[in-house]
Amino acid sequence: MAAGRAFLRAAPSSLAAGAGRFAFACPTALPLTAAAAAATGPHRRGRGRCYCSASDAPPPPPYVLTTPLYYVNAPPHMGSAYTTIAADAIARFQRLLDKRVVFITGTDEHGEKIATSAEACGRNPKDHCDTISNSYKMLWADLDIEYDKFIRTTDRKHEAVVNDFYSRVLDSGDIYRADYEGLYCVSCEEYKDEKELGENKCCPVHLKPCVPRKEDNYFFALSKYQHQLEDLLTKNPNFVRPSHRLNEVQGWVKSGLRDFSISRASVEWGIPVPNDTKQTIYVWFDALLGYISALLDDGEKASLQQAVERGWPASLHLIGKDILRFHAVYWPAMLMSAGISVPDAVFGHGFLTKDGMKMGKSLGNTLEPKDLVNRFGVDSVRYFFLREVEFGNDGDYSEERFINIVNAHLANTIGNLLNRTLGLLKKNCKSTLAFDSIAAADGISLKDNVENLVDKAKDQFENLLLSSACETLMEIGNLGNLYIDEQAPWSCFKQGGESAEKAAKDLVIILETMRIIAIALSPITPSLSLRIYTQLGFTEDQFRTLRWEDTKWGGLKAGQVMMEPKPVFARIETETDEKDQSSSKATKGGKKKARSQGLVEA
RNA sequence: GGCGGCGUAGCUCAGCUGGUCAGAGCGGGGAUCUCAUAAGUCCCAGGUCGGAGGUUCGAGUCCUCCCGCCGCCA
Repeated sequence: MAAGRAFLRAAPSSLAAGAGRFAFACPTALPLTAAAAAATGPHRRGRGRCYCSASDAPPPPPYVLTTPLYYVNAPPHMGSAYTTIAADAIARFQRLLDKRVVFITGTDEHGEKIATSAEACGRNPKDHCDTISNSYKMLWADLDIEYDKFIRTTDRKHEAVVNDFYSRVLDSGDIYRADYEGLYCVSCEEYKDEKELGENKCCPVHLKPCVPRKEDNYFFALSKYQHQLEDLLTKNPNFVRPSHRLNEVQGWVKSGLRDFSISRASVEWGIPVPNDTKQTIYVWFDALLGYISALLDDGEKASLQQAVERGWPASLHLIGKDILRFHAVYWPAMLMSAGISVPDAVFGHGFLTKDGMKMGKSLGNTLEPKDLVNRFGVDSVRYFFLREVEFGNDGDYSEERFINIVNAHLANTIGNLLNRTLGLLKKNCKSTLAFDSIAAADGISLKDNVENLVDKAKDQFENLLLSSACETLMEIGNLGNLYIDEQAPWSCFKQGGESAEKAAKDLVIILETMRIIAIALSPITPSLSLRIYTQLGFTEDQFRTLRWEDTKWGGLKAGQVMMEPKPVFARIETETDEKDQSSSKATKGGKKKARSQGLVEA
């Protein structure tokens, strides 16, 4: 039996997004309002709906979205950051649709490897886990991740759920004990097939020799679920996404399934197997259950049944492609055995490379998400990866491309459009809107075009086409720039009279367009969207209660006073840019040589 | 070795069931407005759509073979 903890943790080099044992994420606070980040979790929402029970109709099922529970053998890397950013964007979009969202992330903290590294640091495992787990939470805060639940596999409630689950599967007759002997990779924490090993029986992942090990373990009878799994995949082809990964999964199932080991006799740092405290439960029957135990509220009775009633099944498990097998094969079979609904879908995204190379510590070319945020700002990081990496495929990061894209889209198209318009409004209208946006846009085709594009973006968001959604929203920005150029309000104001009145209307039209972009883009760039909204004269509270339906044309009313025009997104400058500027006339880009600039505050 | 998939402008890629499909974004070159974050707008890429055959009135778009990548499995 191979596959085990190692998988979740493996994900060696390249930014295996989501790698690690499973990777899960942590909480965060909206950078926007640090204060809000409460102990419970980052997601702070504006006032809003109340799903009180009392009344008639039962509340609609929540939209439960998960990232993997990240393995705490190492601090978060770009891969886990990518998974979590994408999940956050999806969660934010669903909230805009007024869905009750439960965005789950967390950390997977058991296993031999954790105990060993803790010992190496002279600390007990729990302290070690606390530190690493917290580093995830810190990063999520930096990345504007607003999760609802952060589950740690060392949480008491989680252990209770794991025990209940184990008992159910045992009652189903799907757990048996057997001897297992084979070559074991300590780093992966799993047995390996000799066939997959390299020279000197080295593990292909860690390149370290595997050692012979024999122990009796408990096994899960995965093989019994072959037909049910085939059925699931056939009847619900959307269970695995993107679609090309479905073929892979179907192949795995059709080629036959082997039972897998769910316990370890030699590992102490873990949840004891019920009725056999000499063994601990191995990752699959531990960490995967975090998706369910996370649903429990703090302080409430911790049981599997209770947790399931809190909103299971999950609507979407977002993971890196490296752990697809465990989520699309093992996990549903386990749930079937326990008599629990399977999730609606599993989405396996691709890996990230840097300058075309796999990333890895050994190569010394890792991308540190925290560094990126410090240098370029959170909106840039979120936007770049969600826009430039077709969701589901592998993607590449290069600093030059990052700067080009972010500058062209967020600074030149979006930021500058707002800034130039507010500048004109200030100079000619005392920063005050003279018309309602609906009246101003009467008979203007731009309004219809914007509405159509917003609908298109919504559709793309719903289908997890995040990159396409970004592209569509940028089209709106392009239309705005084109419109203002064609109307040339700066000239009309100089003419005065009716021309000036028309110009005043045009500014309202552009600003309303900006308002709509801000809302629709908020799942991707929440901080930037807030800055835009604030400049349009709204409060943060107003921003927080926005729904997708607020993208409907007409939000800006006559009399609304705009803030002082100030760039909402600073271009990322490079050394070359500066030389160009100081010398003769500058060209558009110039070769960049990295170097960032301070962020713009709201 | 078996089974996906891929190979389209410098880069990243769209192109569903064959006939404006030769495109977009970024970069690059040129022009232009001047309100703006030296931003905006407009024009420009003559790319044999990996190669060779074939089907068809007509093929990036279907078939065969070859070359080169990548994934899963063995």
